[in-house]
Amino acid sequence: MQKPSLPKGTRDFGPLQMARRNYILDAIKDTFQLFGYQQIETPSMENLSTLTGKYGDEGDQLLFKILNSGDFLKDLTSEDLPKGSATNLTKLSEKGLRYDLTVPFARYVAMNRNELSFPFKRYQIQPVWRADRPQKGRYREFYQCDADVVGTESLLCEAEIIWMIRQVFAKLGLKDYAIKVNNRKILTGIAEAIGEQGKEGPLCVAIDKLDKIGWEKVKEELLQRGFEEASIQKLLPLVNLASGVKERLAILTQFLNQSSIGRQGVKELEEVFRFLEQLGIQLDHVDFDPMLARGLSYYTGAIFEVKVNGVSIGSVSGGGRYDNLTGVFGLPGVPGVGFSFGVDRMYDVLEELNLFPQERLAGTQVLLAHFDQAGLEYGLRWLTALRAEGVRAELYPEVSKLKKQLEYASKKELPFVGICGDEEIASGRLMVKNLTTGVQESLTLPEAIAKFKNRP
RNA sequence: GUGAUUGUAGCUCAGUUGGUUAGAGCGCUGGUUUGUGGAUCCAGAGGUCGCCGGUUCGAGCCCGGUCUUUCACCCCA
Repeated sequence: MQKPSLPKGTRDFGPLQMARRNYILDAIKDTFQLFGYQQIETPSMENLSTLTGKYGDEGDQLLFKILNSGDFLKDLTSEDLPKGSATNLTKLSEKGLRYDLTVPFARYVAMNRNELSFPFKRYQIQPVWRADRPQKGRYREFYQCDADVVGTESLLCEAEIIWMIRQVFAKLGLKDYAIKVNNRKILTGIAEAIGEQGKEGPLCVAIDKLDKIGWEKVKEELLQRGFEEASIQKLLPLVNLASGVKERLAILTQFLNQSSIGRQGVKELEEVFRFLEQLGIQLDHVDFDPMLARGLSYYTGAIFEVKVNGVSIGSVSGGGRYDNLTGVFGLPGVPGVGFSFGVDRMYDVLEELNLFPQERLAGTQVLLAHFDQAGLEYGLRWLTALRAEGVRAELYPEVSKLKKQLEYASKKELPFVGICGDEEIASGRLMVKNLTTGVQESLTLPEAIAKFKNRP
């Protein structure tokens, strides 16, 4: 006998969890489709050459690699062994589990360039795997819900992303959240404006901790990272920013007046907000955060990140614009913008905020109970009749005490039990018991159907 | 990858300075004259104390390793 267990960082989803996950996924899917995105799927595993080198050194380490089939050591010589795993990896493993949905999508676009018509809008909801250390809101297997549009530089896409996020959150009843928005060009501009050109990477890593550790500590870290005292002082106007999107844009326009790329970033953001205004989208929940930085390696324009306030979970959604999605796969000049919802984290958030609807699971509406073989056979006729009408019905599959059958229905929180006994066989009716009220009545087939259809 | 932390019945947890047959609540199974569930009562089943090794006359308890849980850092959804 073996004690069952799960690999680190993975989970089972029971019926209740699946119902709740589907509740979230449906809200996301409906929105994606409403906005004209088409669903695709890609394989769980990709060639390792597709995956490596796309996520930086740390990302490569987090890739789950798949050992070659057959004798995976056959290409290894005794001289290879001391060289370590990094050098020998290509001989042992040619495939890996997907790490995100963006790179497989890029591969897909490059491979199907001739069949796709651009701009191409796709969504994709699939699990991804990371060999990370699990902790709160972090799993080794989790789902991403990506929506990307490639082949256009229109900033309408950015505006629509904000719109979609607002729509999904509204559907899920999430009210206290912030969509943080920034533009990579603004970050570049800020680094330029303080005289530390090209160092926006370390700048953001440090500034990002402002809320957590305070300005003094951030200053220390910036000094450590080789920033000039004078440059750091120039940042001060950005530390205690006025709130309000328009106010901040005005400040940044001022701050970046020496940086053409920075001004470009501000201009792009302004256009996104103009679109939103024309679309009649409110700007509450939208925060312009000039220090927001994410995945600097490939974002080139807009950057998004969504956080729900008052919960202990990290960001639940994020994304941005990239100039050249498919360049590494031999298809240059395909710009795009996309974002992703983290369902697993949204689940944790909704659970923490108690926002899941209390509705009964969409399970069986009526259980047909009986006392003996004759009742069971009578139940078979009702089963076909009810199911033909679209009533979710089940027949207790073996002869047993009524008590047991009622307990079964009770535990599954079914609304009705239909009892098939001798009296019912004689009258051709069904004794329908409402399990919530305990009331029961003898009904004909049309009466019963009407009753069951009344309930979800 | 670094540093902590957790593991005892299906679940939530007790278990004294190392000392006989490891406990509770909930849940589960069965019963209370067989056509009626949730409540009460009665009875019962269920544990190689995560796993491997060590110390000891003796280990759930001490030591080492390993796996797992949770958390912080890094990074990220």
